[in-house]
Amino acid sequence: MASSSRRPKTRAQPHVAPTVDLSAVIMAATPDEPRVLTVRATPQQPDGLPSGPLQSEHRTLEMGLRTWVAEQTQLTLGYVEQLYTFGDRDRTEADASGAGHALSIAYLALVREARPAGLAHAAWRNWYSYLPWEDWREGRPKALDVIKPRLKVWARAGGKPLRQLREERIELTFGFEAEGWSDERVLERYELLFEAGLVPEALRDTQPPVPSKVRLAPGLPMALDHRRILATAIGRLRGKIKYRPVIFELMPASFTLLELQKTVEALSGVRLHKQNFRRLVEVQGLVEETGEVTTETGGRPARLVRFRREVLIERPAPGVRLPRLR
Amino acid sequence: MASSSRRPKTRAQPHVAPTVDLSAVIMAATPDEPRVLTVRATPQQPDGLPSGPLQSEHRTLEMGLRTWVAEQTQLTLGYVEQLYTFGDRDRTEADASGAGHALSIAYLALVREARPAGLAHAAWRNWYSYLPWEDWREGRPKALDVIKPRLKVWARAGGKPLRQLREERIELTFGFEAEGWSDERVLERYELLFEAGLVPEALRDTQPPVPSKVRLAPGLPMALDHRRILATAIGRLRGKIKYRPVIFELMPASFTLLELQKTVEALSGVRLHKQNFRRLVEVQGLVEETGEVTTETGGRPARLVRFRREVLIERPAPGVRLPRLR
DNA sequence: CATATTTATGCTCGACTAGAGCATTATACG
DNA sequence: CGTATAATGCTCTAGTCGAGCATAAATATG
Repeated sequence: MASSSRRPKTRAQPHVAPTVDLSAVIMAATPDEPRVLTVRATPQQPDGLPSGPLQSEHRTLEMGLRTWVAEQTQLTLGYVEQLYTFGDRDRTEADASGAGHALSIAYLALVREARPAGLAHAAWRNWYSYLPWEDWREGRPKALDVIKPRLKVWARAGGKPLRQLREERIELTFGFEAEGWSDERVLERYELLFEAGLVPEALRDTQPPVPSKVRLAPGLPMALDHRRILATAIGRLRGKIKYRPVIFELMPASFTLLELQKTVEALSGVRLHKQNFRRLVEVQGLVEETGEVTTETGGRPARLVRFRREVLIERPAPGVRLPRLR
Repeated sequence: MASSSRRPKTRAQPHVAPTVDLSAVIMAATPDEPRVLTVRATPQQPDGLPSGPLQSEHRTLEMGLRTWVAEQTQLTLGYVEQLYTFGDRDRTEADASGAGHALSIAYLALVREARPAGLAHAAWRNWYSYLPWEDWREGRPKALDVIKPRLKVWARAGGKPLRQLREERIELTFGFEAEGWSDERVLERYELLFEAGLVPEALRDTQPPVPSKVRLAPGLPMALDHRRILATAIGRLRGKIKYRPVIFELMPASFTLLELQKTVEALSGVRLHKQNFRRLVEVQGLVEETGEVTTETGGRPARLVRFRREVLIERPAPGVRLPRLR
């Protein structure tokens, strides 16, 4: 934006140029595991997301991202969508000094190949190693047994009005009592834990340094604010699979209905009713027969199906709906 | 992002610092008109959105935005949400030169006061003066009579495969044939018109300069890529009112159910079934009685209601659902 | 003042959707 | 051949959604 007269003042004020990074949450999935591609500088450092500075030879932001990812991970991205721009001046240790802003424009990318990312410093990780409370496939995650009492303590720490606000927010995001679990509120949950000081990222710059590890929520930390970005991406993807057939960006060319269901379950973190899931997929016309079957599944052979690209034109909002959890 | 070892190369490459602007789509609404706050440098220039450069004294992006808006429009923003970051190097005339990137981080803000924005250079405008094809409240907008044949011509201009792709995309976004109108695809429609060369913004830098005005779609242009940003904001808001009670950010403290309905219609651009709308609002518990009635509506006096803030805690996804249009 | 007009509001009916579970079929394996 | 494991077909029920009829309570009008 190079215009002028609309802003009479401050044009000439001290203005440290911000640095702009492009970062990518690259996701893949098997029927069992939702994965994210992480990179690590040294074995001691926490995992991070592939990222790199925006450069003037990048024609578009998205192309800059693709360039960086190709260089760092040898991956050619398919589906890419912008997530959010993070840029609070105090978002990292280094920037609290008051230098310029460090912006990070985060993208969500979906890929099919889940091969072990040949490079030594890059690896596919299960989402839930970073956010273990998000996986309800085996029932209520145990991480919540730790989180719940600590959130209660945090809520009680304030005065009455603050306390009630906090309790309502806890109920709204984690649904411990009546509410029930809402699979999409991933970011809200992470931010609540952050504010409550239950993730190490929140304590990095505090004085005195890091209290005992016992007080933290389970789950691996990530570099900078990358765990927040990951939470943003998971929430977005969980929402999106319900009204757009993005799930197929993660599936192989042909698959069984159970594989599709398991993959959806892995992403959304909840279990689904098998027959109803099939009915939904069939009536929506999301898939078509390949004519082949596979016996590798155990019991009765399963038909192999493929995604029907035509639904993109036929239906305004095809996607895989999910049930509520209580 | 100030990390290091994850990106071995290109750290020292030519790297013109990008400029970062914060821009705001500030919306208000009456039961009849959805409005956006625009600013104009000179009477000759097209309308633009309030915006200003990110500065190092801004602690967070959102606070920077609020500061700029307060300065340019005297408004104190309430609800604010980040929309998208625009930043293709060729997004404006000035930047095509290959200087640095001009990023624009766009925000959506909702305000109640729709007073005439005291300042001479700022004004509230009806959304649909910029995007007239988005208003279906009085039936199919006439703008489409112009747009449809021109899009057909554009589709036919390519070879067979390209042509089919274009026709499918037209159908998907505008739903001329079977599909029907989808109120949320505002951005997709604008971008299609842009690609088809039907909006003047698309022709600004072309050689030879601007062909006859007769070839364009109706609707006022805006500065830079601001009409694209507006389209993004409208699409986002139309989606959001369906699952979050953001509509109340635009309503006065108390209102009648018909006023609420009319406002939703103004935003979504479609007409709703009165009795069903009321049923929905009632069963969702979105409002409560104030005890007062108003006779200003014409016929039988209407109850005045107010928003019930409690629903934010009670219901996971309250919002105003809309019907399909065929 | 009676009547038309306008808006608010209550209620019902039918089509469709979603959640749950029973029943049957087709393989592999011992 | 019986059993385990999936895949698949089908039904029942409650709830939601779209549409429209009917009634109530004001104002406008002749």
